Amino acid sequence: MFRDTTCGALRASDAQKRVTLSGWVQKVRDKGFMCWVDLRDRYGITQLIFDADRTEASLVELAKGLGRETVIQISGTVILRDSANPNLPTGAIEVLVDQLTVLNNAKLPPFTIEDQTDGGEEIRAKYRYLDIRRNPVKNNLIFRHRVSMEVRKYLSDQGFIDVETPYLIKSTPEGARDFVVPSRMNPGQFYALPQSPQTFKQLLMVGGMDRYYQLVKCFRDEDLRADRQPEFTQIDCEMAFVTQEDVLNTFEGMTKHLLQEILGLTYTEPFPRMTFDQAMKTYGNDKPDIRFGMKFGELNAVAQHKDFSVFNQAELVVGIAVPGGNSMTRKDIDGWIDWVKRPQIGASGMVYVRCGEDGSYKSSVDKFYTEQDIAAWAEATGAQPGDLIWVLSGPASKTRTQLSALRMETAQRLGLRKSDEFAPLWVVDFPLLEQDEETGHWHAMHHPFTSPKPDQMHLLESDPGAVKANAYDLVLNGNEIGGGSIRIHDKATQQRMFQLLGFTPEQARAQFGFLMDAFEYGAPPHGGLAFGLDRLVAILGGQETIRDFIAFPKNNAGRDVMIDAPSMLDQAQLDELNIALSLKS
RNA sequence: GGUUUGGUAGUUCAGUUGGUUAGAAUACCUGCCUGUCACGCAGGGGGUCGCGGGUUCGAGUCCCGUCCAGACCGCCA
Repeated sequence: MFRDTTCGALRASDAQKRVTLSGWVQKVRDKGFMCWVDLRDRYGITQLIFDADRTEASLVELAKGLGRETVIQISGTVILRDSANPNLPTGAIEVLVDQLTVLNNAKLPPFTIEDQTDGGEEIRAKYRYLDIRRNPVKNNLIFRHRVSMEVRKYLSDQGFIDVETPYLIKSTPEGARDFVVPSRMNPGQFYALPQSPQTFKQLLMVGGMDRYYQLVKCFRDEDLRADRQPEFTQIDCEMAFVTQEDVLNTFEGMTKHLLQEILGLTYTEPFPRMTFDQAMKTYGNDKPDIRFGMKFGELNAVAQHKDFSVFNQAELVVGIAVPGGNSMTRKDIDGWIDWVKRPQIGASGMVYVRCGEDGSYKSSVDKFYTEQDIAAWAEATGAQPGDLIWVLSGPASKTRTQLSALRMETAQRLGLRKSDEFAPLWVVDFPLLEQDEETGHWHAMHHPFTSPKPDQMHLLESDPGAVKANAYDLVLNGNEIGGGSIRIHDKATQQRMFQLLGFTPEQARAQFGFLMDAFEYGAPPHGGLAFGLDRLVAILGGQETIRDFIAFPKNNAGRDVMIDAPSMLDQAQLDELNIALSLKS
């Protein structure tokens, strides 16, 4: 028997018990006359004591020589400490050891395995299995487990059935790039890994499963970000015989359940809702963070038709009020102006207005505007005395995007994005289609299976850009944590959709014939939603980086630096797969 | 594909205008220490300054190239 209790379990009430523990040596504190060893496992730390008076001399020597991360097993007696440590759950006791076995030696780890480690990102990624021993990473994985379990519990209680869908499927041209897998038995042919189980979950609805869910890996071969991995986990759900309202209510319920069970936060009010158009107009963003205000104020009516030609020529003049921003120095303001002029943001300049505590206004464009003019800007942006107003101008869509980035960065630096505050928001009525600026081609904003609003079907061919979809996103603190739609469930509409997206009937048939066939055999109206589990867990955990909640994540270039993947195949493997490489270098 | 920041001891970093033998903290090793728990004290070992080339009397420092890593833009139905 390796152990009869864990390193996090023992309390003062266990005094005088005989115990056996196994774990890792966290630290040895050799005080000469006695020596303490912190023994660590997943459950906590227990202090072991080796005492010149009470412990066999050879055992004391053995303990003093233990290196960090050595795996040991000990037996001994639980005793009360002379000086307790209130910072440790097991701080009232220690174990007076009489048997010690080294189960496995350990090399010196490349970084210290402590909550405040000395190791940087890179070295910790390479030795991820050591990083996982640290509390911050370990606790994140346990936190993720709790969220997963609550999701399964809620959905199962609501009648959702967990069905597994295949990972080796067919590549399709829509959406992100596919990861592909060569087929040995079918030379020259490739499977694709699913970007989502979209068509399968719809076929499960045709199959009469009624309510389906799956915590499923999805794969997209696109560049990474702090909140984006090439393989990620979705909480994938689909329901038959539902309206958009039914879907929203079901998953609002799930989100409230998670906030309650995981964070102890009770939300009784319905989540606020906003249309896509409202979100873009008010926040310049389809996933606004509504933990703070700073709403857009459109200033065309009050800022144009004066002598300032930059504004007069702009399609949109728009501003936001920065709470307390008037305390910024000129140097601070110049720093912000440089910030929006960086290529990543791309503004050509920025106008500012200082709102004095006495109700006065001082702007960078004072020679073009009177104080009364400026007062109207303050009115439009909701600026209060002591605030600062930022104003950007230019093409409408681009300018909104820029001001949105500025809004988020400003709020971040002002500490308005509090990690312990949670502001959910439904964004609804997304446009069905988006137009590619260069090619002029239409592509699906959500995916090609999304249903147009029934009353707008007649606009599909004449004014495709105006058609709204029964599509919705759940936004939490400025992050899209879930998205879905009511799907098309009849063949004719699906065919029209493919035609709109530029598919020939033959292409549509070859790519999605199975789905349109299925629609001819009694497909129920259906819809669903998918949450990004990694992102959801990170946000509930109050953090930005999803990597910290994935046991073995990929780095910025899509590499696993621990196992060193991806890697070359040897020639025999390539031959077997009928693959010839043509590398440029 | 682009913008940007970085790469110096096991690790995290400093290193001034190009100028003596490249430093600090921490980790590690040795010794001491009668209640430690970020223990303390004394001593010690530890460096291809990412790699290649160039400028120079002289390069960690300047220039060019390259590799690696982070953040961001494009991209992500």
